Amino acid sequence: MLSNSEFINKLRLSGLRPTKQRLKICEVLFNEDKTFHFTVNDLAKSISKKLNEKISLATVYNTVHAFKKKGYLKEISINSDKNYFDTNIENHHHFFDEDTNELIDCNENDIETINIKKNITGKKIKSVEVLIKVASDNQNQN
Amino acid sequence: MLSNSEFINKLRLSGLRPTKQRLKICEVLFNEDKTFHFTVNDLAKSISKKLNEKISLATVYNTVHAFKKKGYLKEISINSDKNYFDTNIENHHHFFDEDTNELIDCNENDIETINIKKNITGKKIKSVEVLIKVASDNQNQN
DNA sequence: GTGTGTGCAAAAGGTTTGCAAGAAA
DNA sequence: TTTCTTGCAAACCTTTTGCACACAC
Repeated sequence: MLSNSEFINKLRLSGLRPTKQRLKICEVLFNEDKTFHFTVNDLAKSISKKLNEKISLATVYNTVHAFKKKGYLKEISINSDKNYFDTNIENHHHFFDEDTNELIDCNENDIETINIKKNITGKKIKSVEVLIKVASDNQNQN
Repeated sequence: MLSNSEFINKLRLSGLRPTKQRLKICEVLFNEDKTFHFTVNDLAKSISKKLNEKISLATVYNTVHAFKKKGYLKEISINSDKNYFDTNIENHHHFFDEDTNELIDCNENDIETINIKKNITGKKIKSVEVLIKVASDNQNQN
């Protein structure tokens, strides 16, 4: 459980002004026991539900992008129209359950080191992300 | 170079009526030497350019989704607002160049077999996709 | 005070939908 | 003639933008 003043420091240190809205968002994002995935819309709803307070969608977008830029959030890609963010910023991978559309974390240790033999001239590898799609056995593929 | 009648057969076999529009789309998608990536919008433009003929965007969407369902196309996930499709339906991975937004194929052989130690009860692994993000060396991460 | 951040509404994509007309079976 | 497909426009959703006002420093 982090206190407000810790969030204030963190924001200041990264050059973000600790506004009321940003602190609320910190509270919702970074005061959970477990890391989690969300869309910006989810987050906005979650704020108005948990804190009984409304923050403009545009501000939530701004903040989420600012936090991502500072490395406090990760963006996740799945085959979907929706854009997910992850409060888990450790290197890790994902299972995607096609039956339920659920995204499940997968520790780096659950996957053997990935050895990439090819590389792109003049380019450096920034990240390696694995997405493992699963579905129940009897599911047909169509 | 596939002939029209081959496309007609293929479509019929999968239960899709071989309409004029679908055949045009087949021509653009499956008559190239190399496989490639595209967005639905790209494809629509490409059709009107190459074949000098316009197919309604809604129809292109319909067709692309139908082809994907039948396994003739793959959908690719990258951290982006755009939805890419791939005419390469083999198991393979991707490099994503963050400088140019270019998506580059990576053969399965370029990556050592990925061994997943964890699994989800009652679920079967349908696919394992690796996305390797690259950027030029001197690129700053923000 | 100055500059940054917020909120609203409008705009901008990309994608889907409903429905009438057209084509394939 | 029955069913599937197409095309158009409208609807939808998510995300971005412009701008006036408010807040942090």
